[in-house]
Amino acid sequence: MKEQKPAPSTTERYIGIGELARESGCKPETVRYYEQIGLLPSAPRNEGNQRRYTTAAIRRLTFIRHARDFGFSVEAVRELLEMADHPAMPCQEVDTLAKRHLAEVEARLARLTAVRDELQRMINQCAGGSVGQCHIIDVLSDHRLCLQVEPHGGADVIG
Amino acid sequence: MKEQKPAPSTTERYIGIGELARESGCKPETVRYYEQIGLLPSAPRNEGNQRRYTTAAIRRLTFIRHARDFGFSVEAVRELLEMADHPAMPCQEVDTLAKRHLAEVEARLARLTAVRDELQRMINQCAGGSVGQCHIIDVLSDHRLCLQVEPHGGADVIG
DNA sequence: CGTAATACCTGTAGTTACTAGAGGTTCAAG
DNA sequence: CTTGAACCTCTAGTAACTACAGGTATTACG
Repeated sequence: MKEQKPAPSTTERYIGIGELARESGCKPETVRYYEQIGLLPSAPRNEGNQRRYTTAAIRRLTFIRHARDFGFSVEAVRELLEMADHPAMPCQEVDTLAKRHLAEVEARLARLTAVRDELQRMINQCAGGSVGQCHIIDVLSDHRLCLQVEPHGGADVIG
Repeated sequence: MKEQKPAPSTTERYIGIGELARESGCKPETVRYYEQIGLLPSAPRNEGNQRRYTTAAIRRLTFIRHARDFGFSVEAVRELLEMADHPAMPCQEVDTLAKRHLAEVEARLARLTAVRDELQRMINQCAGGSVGQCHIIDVLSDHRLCLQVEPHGGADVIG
Protein backbone atom coordinates (compact mmCIF):
# COMPACT_ATOMS: atom_id res chain seq x y z
CA MET A 1 0.00 0.00 0.00
CA LYS A 2 0.87 3.61 -0.44
CA GLU A 3 2.05 4.85 2.97
CA GLN A 4 1.30 8.49 3.80
CA LYS A 5 3.44 8.69 6.92
CA PRO A 6 6.44 6.75 8.19
CA ALA A 7 4.86 4.59 10.95
CA PRO A 8 4.30 6.54 14.25
CA SER A 9 7.23 4.70 15.93
CA THR A 10 6.85 4.18 19.68
CA THR A 11 3.37 3.74 21.15
CA GLU A 12 1.64 2.08 18.19
CA ARG A 13 -1.92 1.10 18.94
CA TYR A 14 -2.93 -2.50 18.34
CA ILE A 15 -6.47 -3.62 17.67
CA GLY A 16 -8.20 -6.98 17.49
CA ILE A 17 -9.88 -8.53 14.49
CA GLY A 18 -13.34 -7.36 15.56
CA GLU A 19 -12.39 -3.72 15.64
CA LEU A 20 -10.49 -4.03 12.36
CA ALA A 21 -13.57 -5.54 10.80
CA ARG A 22 -15.81 -2.73 12.10
CA GLU A 23 -13.39 -0.05 10.97
CA SER A 24 -13.19 -1.37 7.45
CA GLY A 25 -16.71 -2.61 6.96
CA CYS A 26 -16.31 -6.35 6.76
CA LYS A 27 -16.73 -9.29 9.08
CA PRO A 28 -14.03 -11.02 11.09
CA GLU A 29 -14.60 -14.19 9.06
CA THR A 30 -13.86 -12.28 5.91
CA VAL A 31 -10.66 -10.87 7.39
CA ARG A 32 -9.49 -14.37 8.26
CA TYR A 33 -10.49 -15.50 4.80
CA TYR A 34 -8.45 -12.73 3.17
CA GLU A 35 -5.48 -13.69 5.28
CA GLN A 36 -5.93 -17.30 4.25
CA ILE A 37 -5.92 -16.50 0.54
CA GLY A 38 -3.01 -14.11 0.98
CA LEU A 39 -4.74 -10.79 0.34
CA LEU A 40 -3.77 -9.67 3.81
CA PRO A 41 -0.41 -10.66 5.34
CA SER A 42 -0.53 -13.05 8.30
CA ALA A 43 -1.15 -10.89 11.31
CA PRO A 44 1.14 -11.12 14.33
CA ARG A 45 -0.40 -12.83 17.37
CA ASN A 46 -0.50 -11.90 21.01
CA GLU A 47 0.23 -14.23 23.95
CA GLY A 48 -3.14 -15.90 23.60
CA ASN A 49 -2.79 -16.52 19.83
CA GLN A 50 -5.13 -13.71 18.83
CA ARG A 51 -4.41 -11.53 15.80
CA ARG A 52 -3.25 -7.96 16.47
CA TYR A 53 -3.48 -5.26 13.84
CA THR A 54 -2.18 -1.76 13.28
CA THR A 55 -3.79 1.06 11.33
CA ALA A 56 -1.90 -0.11 8.25
CA ALA A 57 -4.18 -3.14 8.20
CA ILE A 58 -7.23 -0.89 8.36
CA ARG A 59 -6.02 1.00 5.32
CA ARG A 60 -5.23 -2.13 3.38
CA LEU A 61 -8.53 -3.77 4.19
CA THR A 62 -10.46 -0.61 3.36
CA PHE A 63 -8.73 -0.56 0.00
CA ILE A 64 -9.72 -4.18 -0.60
CA ARG A 65 -13.28 -3.61 0.49
CA HIS A 66 -13.61 -0.58 -1.67
CA ALA A 67 -12.20 -2.25 -4.76
CA ARG A 68 -14.57 -5.16 -4.19
CA ASP A 69 -17.45 -2.69 -3.94
CA PHE A 70 -16.46 -1.52 -7.38
CA GLY A 71 -16.86 -5.07 -8.57
CA PHE A 72 -13.19 -5.89 -9.08
CA SER A 73 -12.60 -9.61 -8.63
CA VAL A 74 -10.39 -10.79 -5.79
CA GLU A 75 -7.69 -11.60 -8.32
CA ALA A 76 -7.90 -8.08 -9.75
CA VAL A 77 -7.71 -6.69 -6.22
CA ARG A 78 -4.60 -8.76 -5.65
CA GLU A 79 -3.01 -7.10 -8.67
CA LEU A 80 -4.15 -3.64 -7.62
CA LEU A 81 -2.63 -4.17 -4.17
CA GLU A 82 0.61 -5.33 -5.73
CA MET A 83 0.68 -2.13 -7.78
CA ALA A 84 -0.31 0.11 -4.89
CA ASP A 85 2.59 -1.41 -2.96
CA HIS A 86 4.96 0.00 -5.56
CA PRO A 87 4.19 3.73 -5.81
CA ALA A 88 7.18 4.42 -8.04
CA MET A 89 6.00 2.21 -10.87
CA PRO A 90 4.17 3.77 -13.80
CA CYS A 91 0.42 3.53 -13.36
CA GLN A 92 -0.30 2.25 -16.83
CA GLU A 93 -1.16 -1.22 -15.60
CA VAL A 94 -3.58 0.21 -13.05
CA ASP A 95 -5.19 2.14 -15.85
CA THR A 96 -5.47 -0.93 -18.06
CA LEU A 97 -7.05 -2.97 -15.28
CA ALA A 98 -9.56 -0.21 -14.55
CA LYS A 99 -10.44 0.20 -18.21
CA ARG A 100 -10.93 -3.50 -18.72
CA HIS A 101 -13.19 -3.56 -15.70
CA LEU A 102 -15.13 -0.58 -16.99
CA ALA A 103 -15.73 -2.42 -20.25
CA GLU A 104 -17.10 -5.42 -18.36
CA VAL A 105 -19.34 -3.20 -16.28
CA GLU A 106 -20.67 -1.55 -19.42
CA ALA A 107 -21.41 -4.90 -21.04
CA ARG A 108 -23.33 -6.02 -17.97
CA LEU A 109 -25.17 -2.75 -17.89
CA ALA A 110 -26.29 -3.20 -21.49
CA ARG A 111 -27.53 -6.71 -20.81
CA LEU A 112 -29.27 -5.73 -17.63
CA THR A 113 -30.97 -2.81 -19.34
CA ALA A 114 -32.32 -5.12 -22.02
CA VAL A 115 -33.61 -7.46 -19.35
CA ARG A 116 -35.28 -4.62 -17.51
CA ASP A 117 -37.00 -3.31 -20.64
CA GLU A 118 -38.28 -6.72 -21.56
CA LEU A 119 -39.48 -7.42 -18.04
CA GLN A 120 -41.36 -4.14 -18.06
CA ARG A 121 -42.94 -4.92 -21.40
CA MET A 122 -43.94 -8.37 -20.20
CA ILE A 123 -45.50 -7.02 -17.02
CA ASN A 124 -47.34 -4.21 -18.79
CA GLN A 125 -48.92 -6.60 -21.23
CA CYS A 126 -50.20 -8.98 -18.60
CA ALA A 127 -53.97 -8.58 -18.61
CA GLY A 128 -54.33 -10.11 -15.16
CA GLY A 129 -56.36 -13.11 -16.21
CA SER A 130 -55.43 -16.77 -15.87
CA VAL A 131 -52.00 -18.29 -16.28
CA GLY A 132 -53.21 -19.81 -19.54
CA GLN A 133 -53.42 -16.37 -21.14
CA CYS A 134 -50.57 -14.76 -19.27
CA HIS A 135 -48.20 -12.80 -21.45
CA ILE A 136 -45.34 -13.26 -18.98
CA ILE A 137 -45.53 -17.02 -19.30
CA ASP A 138 -45.86 -16.67 -23.07
CA VAL A 139 -42.70 -14.64 -23.37
CA LEU A 140 -40.78 -17.07 -21.22
CA SER A 141 -42.11 -19.96 -23.27
CA ASP A 142 -41.28 -18.54 -26.65
CA HIS A 143 -38.19 -16.57 -27.40
CA ARG A 144 -39.76 -15.08 -30.54
CA LEU A 145 -42.04 -12.99 -28.35
CA CYS A 146 -39.07 -11.36 -26.72
CA LEU A 147 -37.29 -8.51 -28.40
CA GLN A 148 -33.89 -8.13 -26.91
CA VAL A 149 -32.77 -10.50 -24.23
CA GLU A 150 -30.11 -12.93 -25.40
CA PRO A 151 -28.74 -16.05 -23.83
CA HIS A 152 -25.65 -15.57 -21.75
CA GLY A 153 -22.92 -17.80 -20.46
CA GLY A 154 -21.75 -18.02 -16.89
CA ALA A 155 -22.82 -16.13 -13.81
CA ASP A 156 -21.88 -12.48 -13.65
CA VAL A 157 -21.35 -10.59 -10.49
CA ILE A 158 -22.36 -7.32 -8.87
CA GLY A 159 -25.32 -5.20 -9.43
CA MET B 1 -46.08 -26.40 -18.80
CA LYS B 2 -48.80 -25.00 -20.93
CA GLU B 3 -49.45 -27.61 -23.66
CA GLN B 4 -50.51 -26.24 -27.03
CA LYS B 5 -51.54 -29.55 -28.57
CA PRO B 6 -52.63 -32.89 -27.15
CA ALA B 7 -49.49 -35.04 -27.75
CA PRO B 8 -49.27 -36.41 -31.33
CA SER B 9 -50.31 -39.89 -30.18
CA THR B 10 -48.78 -42.74 -32.17
CA THR B 11 -45.35 -42.19 -33.70
CA GLU B 12 -43.85 -39.83 -31.11
CA ARG B 13 -40.27 -38.98 -31.88
CA TYR B 14 -37.69 -39.56 -29.17
CA ILE B 15 -34.41 -37.71 -28.93
CA GLY B 16 -31.27 -38.13 -26.86
CA ILE B 17 -29.85 -35.74 -24.33
CA GLY B 18 -27.40 -34.24 -26.83
CA GLU B 19 -30.09 -33.19 -29.27
CA LEU B 20 -32.28 -31.90 -26.46
CA ALA B 21 -29.39 -29.80 -25.25
CA ARG B 22 -28.72 -28.39 -28.73
CA GLU B 23 -32.39 -27.63 -29.31
CA SER B 24 -32.76 -25.71 -26.10
CA GLY B 25 -29.37 -24.07 -25.86
CA CYS B 26 -27.77 -25.74 -22.90
CA LYS B 27 -25.28 -28.52 -22.32
CA PRO B 28 -26.05 -32.16 -21.56
CA GLU B 29 -24.43 -31.73 -18.13
CA THR B 30 -26.86 -28.95 -17.37
CA VAL B 31 -29.80 -31.09 -18.42
CA ARG B 32 -28.70 -33.85 -16.07
CA TYR B 33 -28.19 -31.28 -13.36
CA TYR B 34 -31.71 -29.92 -13.82
CA GLU B 35 -33.08 -33.42 -13.61
CA GLN B 36 -31.08 -34.00 -10.44
CA ILE B 37 -32.48 -30.92 -8.73
CA GLY B 38 -35.98 -31.69 -9.97
CA LEU B 39 -36.52 -28.88 -12.47
CA LEU B 40 -36.97 -31.49 -15.17
CA PRO B 41 -38.77 -34.75 -14.45
CA SER B 42 -36.67 -37.92 -14.56
CA ALA B 43 -36.51 -38.89 -18.20
CA PRO B 44 -37.49 -42.40 -19.24
CA ARG B 45 -34.55 -44.59 -20.29
CA ASN B 46 -34.03 -46.85 -23.27
CA GLU B 47 -32.65 -50.39 -23.11
CA GLY B 48 -29.12 -49.14 -22.64
CA ASN B 49 -30.03 -46.77 -19.78
CA GLN B 50 -29.86 -43.62 -21.87
CA ARG B 51 -32.37 -40.81 -21.43
CA ARG B 52 -35.05 -40.38 -24.11
CA TYR B 53 -36.95 -37.13 -24.52
CA THR B 54 -39.99 -35.87 -26.38
CA THR B 55 -40.66 -32.38 -27.68
CA ALA B 56 -42.37 -31.56 -24.39
CA ALA B 57 -38.95 -31.67 -22.78
CA ILE B 58 -37.59 -29.23 -25.36
CA ARG B 59 -40.37 -26.79 -24.52
CA ARG B 60 -39.85 -27.11 -20.79
CA LEU B 61 -36.10 -26.73 -21.03
CA THR B 62 -36.41 -23.75 -23.36
CA PHE B 63 -38.70 -22.13 -20.82
CA ILE B 64 -36.16 -22.75 -18.08
CA ARG B 65 -33.28 -21.48 -20.16
CA HIS B 66 -35.18 -18.38 -21.12
CA ALA B 67 -36.25 -17.57 -17.59
CA ARG B 68 -32.63 -18.00 -16.46
CA ASP B 69 -31.54 -15.61 -19.21
CA PHE B 70 -33.87 -13.09 -17.65
CA GLY B 71 -31.99 -13.56 -14.43
CA PHE B 72 -34.65 -15.44 -12.50
CA SER B 73 -33.03 -17.69 -9.89
CA VAL B 74 -33.46 -21.43 -10.18
CA GLU B 75 -35.91 -21.32 -7.28
CA ALA B 76 -37.95 -18.64 -9.03
CA VAL B 77 -37.93 -20.74 -12.19
CA ARG B 78 -39.22 -23.66 -10.17
CA GLU B 79 -42.16 -21.53 -9.07
CA LEU B 80 -42.78 -20.22 -12.56
CA LEU B 81 -42.84 -23.78 -13.91
CA GLU B 82 -45.27 -24.81 -11.21
CA MET B 83 -47.54 -21.95 -12.24
CA ALA B 84 -47.16 -22.61 -15.96
CA ASP B 85 -48.21 -26.17 -15.26
CA HIS B 86 -51.55 -24.86 -14.02
CA PRO B 87 -52.97 -22.69 -16.82
CA ALA B 88 -56.33 -22.28 -15.11
CA MET B 89 -54.95 -20.53 -12.08
CA PRO B 90 -55.04 -16.75 -11.89
CA CYS B 91 -51.78 -15.24 -13.00
CA GLN B 92 -51.38 -12.87 -10.11
CA GLU B 93 -48.57 -14.82 -8.56
CA VAL B 94 -46.69 -14.83 -11.85
CA ASP B 95 -47.12 -11.12 -11.97
CA THR B 96 -45.87 -10.67 -8.43
CA LEU B 97 -42.79 -12.79 -9.10
CA ALA B 98 -42.02 -10.83 -12.26
CA LYS B 99 -42.46 -7.51 -10.51
CA ARG B 100 -40.26 -8.48 -7.62
CA HIS B 101 -37.62 -9.56 -10.07
CA LEU B 102 -37.94 -6.31 -11.97
CA ALA B 103 -37.35 -4.40 -8.76
CA GLU B 104 -34.19 -6.39 -8.11
CA VAL B 105 -32.98 -5.78 -11.63
CA GLU B 106 -33.60 -2.08 -11.25
CA ALA B 107 -31.68 -1.95 -7.98
CA ARG B 108 -28.72 -3.70 -9.60
CA LEU B 109 -28.93 -1.37 -12.53
CA ALA B 110 -28.74 1.64 -10.27
CA ARG B 111 -25.73 0.27 -8.44
CA LEU B 112 -23.97 -0.72 -11.60
CA THR B 113 -24.60 2.69 -13.14
CA ALA B 114 -23.02 4.37 -10.12
CA VAL B 115 -20.03 2.05 -10.40
CA ARG B 116 -19.67 2.82 -14.09
CA ASP B 117 -19.80 6.58 -13.55
CA GLU B 118 -17.24 6.44 -10.79
CA LEU B 119 -14.94 4.19 -12.79
CA GLN B 120 -15.13 6.61 -15.68
CA ARG B 121 -14.36 9.56 -13.43
CA MET B 122 -11.45 7.67 -11.92
CA ILE B 123 -10.00 6.78 -15.30
CA ASN B 124 -10.46 10.24 -16.74
CA GLN B 125 -8.60 11.84 -13.88
CA CYS B 126 -5.62 9.52 -14.09
CA ALA B 127 -2.78 11.68 -15.36
CA GLY B 128 -0.75 8.68 -16.47
CA GLY B 129 2.19 9.22 -14.13
CA SER B 130 3.38 6.88 -11.42
CA VAL B 131 1.28 4.72 -9.14
CA GLY B 132 2.15 7.09 -6.29
CA GLN B 133 0.13 9.87 -7.90
CA CYS B 134 -2.51 7.70 -9.51
CA HIS B 135 -6.04 8.90 -8.95
CA ILE B 136 -7.44 5.40 -9.42
CA ILE B 137 -5.42 4.09 -6.50
CA ASP B 138 -6.38 7.18 -4.49
CA VAL B 139 -10.07 6.64 -4.97
CA LEU B 140 -9.78 3.00 -4.02
CA SER B 141 -7.77 3.94 -0.94
CA ASP B 142 -10.13 6.57 0.31
CA HIS B 143 -13.87 6.36 0.16
CA ARG B 144 -14.23 10.10 0.61
CA LEU B 145 -12.85 10.63 -2.88
CA CYS B 146 -15.64 8.60 -4.35
CA LEU B 147 -19.05 10.14 -4.93
CA GLN B 148 -21.57 7.42 -5.24
CA VAL B 149 -20.53 3.83 -4.88
CA GLU B 150 -21.74 2.25 -1.69
CA PRO B 151 -20.81 -1.01 -0.03
CA HIS B 152 -22.99 -3.93 -0.89
CA GLY B 153 -23.65 -7.28 0.66
CA GLY B 154 -23.46 -10.62 -1.10
CA ALA B 155 -22.82 -11.47 -4.71
CA ASP B 156 -25.45 -10.49 -7.20
CA VAL B 157 -26.05 -12.24 -10.44
CA ILE B 158 -26.48 -11.45 -14.13
CA GLY B 159 -25.34 -8.56 -16.07
C1' DC C 1 -10.70 -13.09 43.06
C1' DG C 2 -14.32 -15.75 40.67
C1' DT C 3 -17.34 -16.07 37.03
C1' DA C 4 -20.01 -14.96 33.13
C1' DA C 5 -20.41 -12.65 28.77
C1' DT C 6 -18.06 -11.63 24.92
C1' DA C 7 -14.47 -12.10 21.55
C1' DC C 8 -11.52 -14.93 19.54
C1' DC C 9 -9.38 -19.47 17.66
C1' DT C 10 -9.32 -23.63 14.03
C1' DG C 11 -11.39 -26.43 10.83
C1' DT C 12 -15.08 -27.95 8.07
C1' DA C 13 -19.16 -27.60 5.37
C1' DG C 14 -22.65 -24.90 2.98
C1' DT C 15 -24.13 -21.37 -0.52
C1' DT C 16 -25.43 -20.68 -6.30
C1' DA C 17 -25.63 -22.66 -10.61
C1' DC C 18 -23.33 -24.96 -12.91
C1' DT C 19 -18.77 -27.09 -15.24
C1' DA C 20 -15.12 -30.43 -15.78
C1' DG C 21 -13.14 -34.66 -15.36
C1' DA C 22 -12.37 -39.77 -14.49
C1' DG C 23 -13.53 -44.13 -15.72
C1' DG C 24 -16.72 -46.96 -17.89
C1' DT C 25 -20.92 -48.41 -21.26
C1' DT C 26 -23.81 -48.01 -25.48
C1' DC C 27 -24.88 -46.66 -29.95
C1' DA C 28 -24.39 -45.79 -34.99
C1' DA C 29 -21.60 -45.85 -39.07
C1' DG C 30 -18.66 -48.07 -42.16
C1' DC D 1 -16.79 -56.12 -36.21
C1' DT D 2 -14.57 -52.32 -35.01
C1' DT D 3 -14.05 -47.67 -34.15
C1' DG D 4 -15.48 -43.19 -32.51
C1' DA D 5 -19.00 -40.42 -30.76
C1' DA D 6 -22.39 -40.09 -27.45
C1' DC D 7 -23.87 -41.48 -23.24
C1' DC D 8 -23.70 -43.08 -18.18
C1' DT D 9 -22.51 -42.14 -12.83
C1' DC D 10 -19.99 -39.98 -9.38
C1' DT D 11 -16.95 -36.68 -7.55
C1' DA D 12 -14.70 -32.46 -7.22
C1' DG D 13 -13.99 -27.72 -8.58
C1' DT D 14 -15.44 -22.70 -9.43
C1' DA D 15 -16.14 -17.39 -6.66
C1' DA D 16 -16.24 -15.25 -2.58
C1' DC D 17 -17.51 -15.69 1.11
C1' DT D 18 -20.79 -17.34 5.34
C1' DA D 19 -22.06 -20.31 9.02
C1' DC D 20 -21.46 -23.41 12.14
C1' DA D 21 -19.16 -26.65 15.93
C1' DG D 22 -16.32 -27.09 19.58
C1' DG D 23 -12.88 -24.97 22.20
C1' DT D 24 -9.73 -20.95 24.34
C1' DA D 25 -8.84 -15.82 25.76
C1' DT D 26 -10.05 -11.64 27.37
C1' DT D 27 -12.71 -8.40 29.82
C1' DA D 28 -16.17 -6.57 32.95
C1' DC D 29 -18.67 -6.90 37.03
C1' DG D 30 -19.61 -7.85 41.82
